[in-house]
Amino acid sequence: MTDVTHIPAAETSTDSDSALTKAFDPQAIEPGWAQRWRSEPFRADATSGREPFTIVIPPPNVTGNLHLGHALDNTLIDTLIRHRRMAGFETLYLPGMDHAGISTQVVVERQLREQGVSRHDLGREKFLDTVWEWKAESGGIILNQLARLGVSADWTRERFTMDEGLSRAVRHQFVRLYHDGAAYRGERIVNWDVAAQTTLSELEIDREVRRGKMTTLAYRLRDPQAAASNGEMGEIRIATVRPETIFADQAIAVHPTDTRFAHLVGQEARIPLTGRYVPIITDEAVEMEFGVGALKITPAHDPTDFEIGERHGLARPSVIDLDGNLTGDLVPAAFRGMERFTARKAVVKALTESGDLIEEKDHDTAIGLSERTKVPVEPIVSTQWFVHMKPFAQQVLDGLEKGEITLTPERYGKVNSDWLENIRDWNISRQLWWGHQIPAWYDDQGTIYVPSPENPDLDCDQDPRYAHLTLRRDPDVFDTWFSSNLWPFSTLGWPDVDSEDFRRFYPTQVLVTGYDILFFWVARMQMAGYSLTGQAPFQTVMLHGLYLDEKGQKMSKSKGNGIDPLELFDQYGVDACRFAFAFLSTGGQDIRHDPRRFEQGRNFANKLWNAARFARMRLAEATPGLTGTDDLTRYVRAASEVPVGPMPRSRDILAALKERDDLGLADRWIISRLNAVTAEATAHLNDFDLGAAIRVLYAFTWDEFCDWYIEAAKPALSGGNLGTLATLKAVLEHILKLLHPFMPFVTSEIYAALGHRQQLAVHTWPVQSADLHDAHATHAFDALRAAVAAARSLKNELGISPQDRLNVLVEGELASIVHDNAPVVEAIARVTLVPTLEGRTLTLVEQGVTVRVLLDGTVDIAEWLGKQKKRLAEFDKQIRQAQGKLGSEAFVARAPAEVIEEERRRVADFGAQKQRLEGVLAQFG
RNA sequence: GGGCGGUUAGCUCAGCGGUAGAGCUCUCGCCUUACAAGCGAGCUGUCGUAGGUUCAAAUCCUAUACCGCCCACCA
Repeated sequence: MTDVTHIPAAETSTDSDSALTKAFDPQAIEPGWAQRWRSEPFRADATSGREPFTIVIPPPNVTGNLHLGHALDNTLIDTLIRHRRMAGFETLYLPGMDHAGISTQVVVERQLREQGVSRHDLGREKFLDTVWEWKAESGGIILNQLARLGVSADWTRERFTMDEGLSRAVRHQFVRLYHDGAAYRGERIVNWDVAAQTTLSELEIDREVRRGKMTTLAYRLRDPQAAASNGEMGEIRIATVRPETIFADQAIAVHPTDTRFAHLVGQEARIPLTGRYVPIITDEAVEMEFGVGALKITPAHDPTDFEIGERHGLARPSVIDLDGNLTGDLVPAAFRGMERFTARKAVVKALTESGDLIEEKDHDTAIGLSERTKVPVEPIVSTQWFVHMKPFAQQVLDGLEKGEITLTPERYGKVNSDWLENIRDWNISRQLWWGHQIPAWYDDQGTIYVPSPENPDLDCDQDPRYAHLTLRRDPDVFDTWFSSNLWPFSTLGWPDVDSEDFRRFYPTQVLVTGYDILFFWVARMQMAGYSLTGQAPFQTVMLHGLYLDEKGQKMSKSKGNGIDPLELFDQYGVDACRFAFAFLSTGGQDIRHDPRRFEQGRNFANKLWNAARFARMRLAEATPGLTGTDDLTRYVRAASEVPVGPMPRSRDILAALKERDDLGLADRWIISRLNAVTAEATAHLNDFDLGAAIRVLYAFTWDEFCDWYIEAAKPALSGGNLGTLATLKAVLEHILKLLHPFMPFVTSEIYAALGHRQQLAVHTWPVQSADLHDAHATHAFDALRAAVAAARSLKNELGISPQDRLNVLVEGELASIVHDNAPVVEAIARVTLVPTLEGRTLTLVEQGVTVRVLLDGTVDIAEWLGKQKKRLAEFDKQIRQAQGKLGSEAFVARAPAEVIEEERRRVADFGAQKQRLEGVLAQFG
């Protein structure tokens, strides 16, 4: 099953007969592999019969450059995909891009402006041609940058939200929503981006608290006999932060139970600076405690006022135009045409002069900014297309309830459902040109025509049924997210539900993205998925945190604190970066940039590279006359007694090795450890915990394989032990497989350099096997390690140069193991094991072994003695603690048996060590 | 106003019910023939604070402080 025949074989990027360079140079090997994975992509085979595993890319903006968020997304996706591919799934990593309505239009308009041209000069059609030209030339850089990351995407399935199929999907969606009554056109208060000249959805607005002024104004009553409760005769006071909008006021509102104003309700008051009177009304929405307890109602310029206005049947005249200037007959001539913020100051000045301004004080107010243009959003009343989301949200909520979609980390499940529960209608029309033009037509009477469900692809102005009418198409386009919410299935062929890809690869398995677009994208895909395809679009949502700068701040263009992943690639190599991303992504926590993690990754790649270099040298030495890679492979297969066949599995190789009689303790130990680590890493990968997986693999590879196994294997290798040589190679290759999803470049390169023709990416993921567990080897090698560490420590204590030999006596319960492996211990500790030592000794007591060296005159015994006495006290403490627990009836009665057993073992272990240490100290009286 | 996350070694972070860990930093010694992007030996923590649950708490619960984030129609 790993013989993935649909992946074309190609020459590896390295001539495997050439020596590996001493230091790993990522730049030398990465471009070759990246190029190969781009030009010979990992094509998903819809007919393979293997279980599918699909992840669609969060489509980056076509205008975009790779930033750390993308790098993180795609590293995690590719790691999962590479693992699942090796594990035998039919994997599909579907790449593509989003047309990104506003962003793209803004980019192209800016370029045109440099040439002194506006989009209106060109007209819609020509402008769109220009955008497509721009896309052909400059768009999609990001996909090449992504390829550099080494992603194993299926580039033959690349999609774009405005390509033909996806555009068709968008149209079908709209037609269906319209005829189901979910999509409707209505006059509502919407968010207007004055700079971009388009409406925005709630989500496209960032709230920012800004220091502003709250002004208290006096509105004169028509009936001068009436009085406000505060004693002011003939007026009612209101508070506002937008005095420039008073000209559009339609009422003054107080709370129905507010006794202070009860006698004024029903009266009329005059808007300052005008001669216009508005009624005083009551509404539940008024907060009695806030401000002065009364507010002006301006339905056209405030969402709350709009709702109050609807309840009371108020008119909603506007005094602000689409450019944000004061306009209309209601505005006194002096302010007409003024920009809204300039007008605010002018109005305040006029109110002060007229004596209607009672008070002006500082007030923090949350204002809405367009997330694109950063300009304060203007609420305006406008006729737009909306989608009634509630029923769709309910479908998702039911699905979440049933566990059809799992979020990881789990806590986002609640965030997800809370948002869905409070969902509001979605304004889907945008006053842009770049995007999917809304397939709705209007006749002269304003009647709406939308293509029929039977034939959604037929434009209404081409529909014979309407031939007698003059139809005009809606000029607006859809919100970009109205197409990206279809992404998991529009990319797979929907609305053709019979298409092979859709049937085979939908629903997808995992969605990987940052939690910051949970509402924008994830929740909307859920709703679209359930409503249009009848099922959840993905099983698992894996959310990662935000990538922050070194100070822990969000990266943003305005702050200029962005970090360019491409520079990180140059500086550390892509593998190192991927290592860092995986290492840093734990539990959906935000990630603070830390160059040290990238250095760690670079060092690790180098470490692996050099371990491989060592193995390769030893393999070459052991097989004189070996020239070609085939010879090498054949040799090692023979050495490990595995029948030559297509791609032997790691487990089989290790199992065969284990049967050999020429393995040493270290060989048996590393095989057992490798087996355990394989199980751990695999479990973490299956749980989507990539951080945990890479940590386990890093620690094992560096600390156990490189620092202990390779060192311990050296004597046997020098002695020509073929079992050890085969173990070295098998374990290394096994490690390469485990690390491949995380660091595909260096592992592929090494694997090729070891003589393999078939690239590593298509090999089988190693599985753990109970047969490979060797408790005895683990126990024994631990004793050996303790002895070596103690011997080294003593040499250090004596100030003996590491190269110089030293006579060492090993005693203790496990001393025989050390003696049985004397050559190994002597080699890696650089000591000579002796049966006896005459005279006083410097000694270290460890678990299972006591290590002694002869004391010479140069050592400060007092210091050493002090340390040993501390240790003795520590042993005592440990023994006392353990005995204390064992002496407690509650503990013995309630703790699990293995915990009790562990405490017994501790008493015995520390007891033995204490006894040995006391013996040692006895020689000093 | 509601919700969520964080607080663990000098720094950045894992661990999240059974003897406190990593990388970097720091100290000492090493160019030991895979690797100085390295090797060996060390030093470093009342796991924010206060209660509670438990045989056992960094880990669970309840408060609380401080940082950060998200949501929200107090003009």
